[in-house]
This record gives sequence, structure tokens and C-alpha cells, in this order.
Amino acid sequence: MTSQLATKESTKTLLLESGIEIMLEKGYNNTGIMEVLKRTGVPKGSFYHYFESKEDFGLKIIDHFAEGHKEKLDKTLGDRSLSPLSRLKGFCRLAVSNFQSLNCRKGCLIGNLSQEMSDQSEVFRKRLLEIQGESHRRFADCIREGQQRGEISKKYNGDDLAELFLSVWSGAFVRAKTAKTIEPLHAVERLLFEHILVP
Amino acid sequence: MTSQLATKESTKTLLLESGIEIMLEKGYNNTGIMEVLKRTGVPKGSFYHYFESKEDFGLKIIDHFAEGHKEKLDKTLGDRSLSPLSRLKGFCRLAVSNFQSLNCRKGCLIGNLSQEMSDQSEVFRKRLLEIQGESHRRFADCIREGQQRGEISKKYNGDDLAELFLSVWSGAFVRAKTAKTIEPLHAVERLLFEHILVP
DNA sequence: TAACAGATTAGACCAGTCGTCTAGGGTATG
DNA sequence: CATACCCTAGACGACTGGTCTAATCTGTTA
Repeated sequence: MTSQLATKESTKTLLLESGIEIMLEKGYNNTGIMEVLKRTGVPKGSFYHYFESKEDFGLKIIDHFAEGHKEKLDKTLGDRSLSPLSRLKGFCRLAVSNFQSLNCRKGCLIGNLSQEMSDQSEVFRKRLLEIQGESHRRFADCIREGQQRGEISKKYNGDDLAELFLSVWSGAFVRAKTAKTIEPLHAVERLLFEHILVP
Repeated sequence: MTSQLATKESTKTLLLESGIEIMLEKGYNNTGIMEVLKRTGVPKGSFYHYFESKEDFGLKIIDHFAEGHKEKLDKTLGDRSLSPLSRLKGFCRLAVSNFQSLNCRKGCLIGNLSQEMSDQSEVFRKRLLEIQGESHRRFADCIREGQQRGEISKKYNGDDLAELFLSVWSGAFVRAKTAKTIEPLHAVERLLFEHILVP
């Protein structure tokens, strides 16, 4: 029974992670179940054993990705051994180097799906919004802490600044995906860390 | 002959404009030719008379949208009767009010398709990149002019600032689409015009 | 060992899409 | 009237994607 559960979980996880890979490049609408199945070698019938529908699969993928994303935030923004500003920098460096090692493809699933699905599905929109909100909160906390320490300029409202940070970041990723270079990310990093955030 | 041309052009334009409407909400992959045809009442056979393929249609849609976009830029950023900073503000106000009147849907086709198609089609990517570049150039020009006049802070590099402006703006639209409120746009506007841009 | 239950697989099935094709209708010109 | 060309009509084939049902496999229990 334990082995069954283990198998079940690993097949399911396999499908989810493979799905994340494909959806990162092709979006929700354009990724077909068959492609996920071919890549993993899982038979078609199994898919609908583990997931109710493509929509269910998509939502589970979002949750699975969000978990991984949360861990990344923990490792960067949550690292109390660094100053708040350094944590923000660390987050950016990690994101840029991941993106670069992927040949300027994919980007962030939450951002991609938010753009694609917000007008198409209320279920997706709401789930995505929750995750965005959680991210925003964590960035805002980090920024406010930096402001208290005098490391980040106090002239801005912390929530607004977090909003700007996230917006500029996700926008720059789209630019970078299109240009297939990390230069837009660097431009934005320079402005943020050399001028805007500093007091 | 003139009337034929007129008819031809109007049917073609009708298809393009209807296509823009649908693609703005559903993206490229998820909009079917049939839906465009149904909405316009144009018969299917005509579609392939005017366009070679769906891809051709998509690219023509991008061009058509880009023309309209250029006109919007002319009216806002190109209005020499206003100061550069006022032009930037005017652009933002117009964009926000359009977006609001559309119930926080759709956004900008170039941004949307850039996100969706950059990893999927080189043809699309290149065309989209050109248009982004053109936008960037126009914003950078306006910003530099503002800097020369002492209206915009000189401590930033003009190109970088244009990059930030466009990134933050498109990113905030995604946030706003997901949250279905214009608040993210306002937050970003406040920071931009009350703190970052001003000397 | 035999029966059973639940997990998993196989693939038939239907709906919908894209893109093509041929036949026909409209319209202006010689 | 004839002719040439633009446009329309919609059937059609090929294919894909998502769903569903029936069969199989596996492990447990009597």
C-alpha cells in the first residue's frame, strides 16, 4: 500500500513537473495533454485517473509551482542573515541567472498564466491573484524592514514600492523574453538598486 | 474597380479588427478562425482569400494594431504643445481610462502576444521586438527631452528609464488584469510621477 | 489459493479546429 | 454580350484534444 501511494504520488508529480516545463513555454491553452503524456511516458488513461480535467491539471500545476516559488522566496527574502536590501538583490540575481541559463525562455509561470488566463477563467484568476498577493506581501515586508533600517529610501510607501518592484520585474521579463537578452533586466536592476531604492 | 477595392479592404479590415478584439482577450493560440468569422459574418472561404494562413492573419493583426498604437503615441507623446512630462502623464491617463472602460480586461496586444508567442514563434518574436523597440525609442526621446528641460531627473540614463517605464507599465497591467482593479496602475503612477521622474 | 477492491491502463470515441478545394455568383470592362 | 477577375459558399479531409468506459493489474484478506 505504501508502495502504491509512492508510485501514485511520483507519477502525479512527474506529470505536474513535466506540465510546468511545457506550460512555461507554451502557456495553458497551447499545451496539450498528449504532449505531457508523450514526454513522461505515462499512458493517456492514467491522466484522467490523477486529474479531473485539463483545468484541474492546470490549477494543480499552479499550486505545485507556487510551492516551489514560496521556497525560493524563503531562501532569498527570508534569509535573516542578510540585510533586506541584499535579500532583494539576491532574489534578482537568482532570477536573472536562472533565466539566462534557460536561454531567456519561460520566465515565471505565475506571471505568464496571469496574463494569459485572467480574462478567460475566473477560477484561474482568483488562484493567481492569491499567489500574487502573497508575493506582494513578502516583498512589501522586506522593503519596509529595509526602510526601518534606513537602507531603503523612506520617501515611498512600502506597498506601492513593492507593487512597482513586482510590476517592473515581471514587465522586464517579458521584454527580455522577446529580445532574448537579459539586458532589460539589467537596466531595471541598475535603476532600482543604484537610484530608486537607495535613500 | 475602386468599389471592389473598397469592399476588399473593408472586409479585410473588418476581419483584422475583429481579430484584434478577440485576440486581446484570448490570445493567439486560443482564438479560432471560426470565431472571428462568426462574429463578422464573413464566410469561411473568404478568409483564405484574404489571408494565407492563421499565422499570416496573426502577423497582419500585429501590424494593424501597431499602426493604431503608433497613432496613440503620436497623439500623446508627440503633442509638442505639452511639456514632455505632461505627455507621459497624458499617455498614462489615456491608457488607464481605456483599460477601466473595458472593465480591466484585454490590455495591450503587443504586451500580451510578446508574452505568449516569444518562445513559440521566431517570426512573431521578431516582429513584436521591432514594435517594442519603436515604443522604447519614442519614450526614451520624450524622457530625454524632459531631462534637458530639467523637468525629469537627470540622474538616470534615459534609455534605462524608458526601459523601466515600459516594463513597469506592462507589468502593472498584468497585475491589474488579475486583480480586476486599476489600483496597481495608480500605485505605479504615483511613484513614477511623484518621486522617481521628478528631479 | 481464490475472491475481492482499488489503482492503473488502454484505447475507442466525439467534438472541434485548421487549412484546402472546387464550384459558383458578381461586377466591371472590351 | 462575352470575358476576365474578384470574391463567396461551404463541403471536405486530416488531425488534435479531451473524455469516458471497459479491461487489467496489484495487493490484501479470507
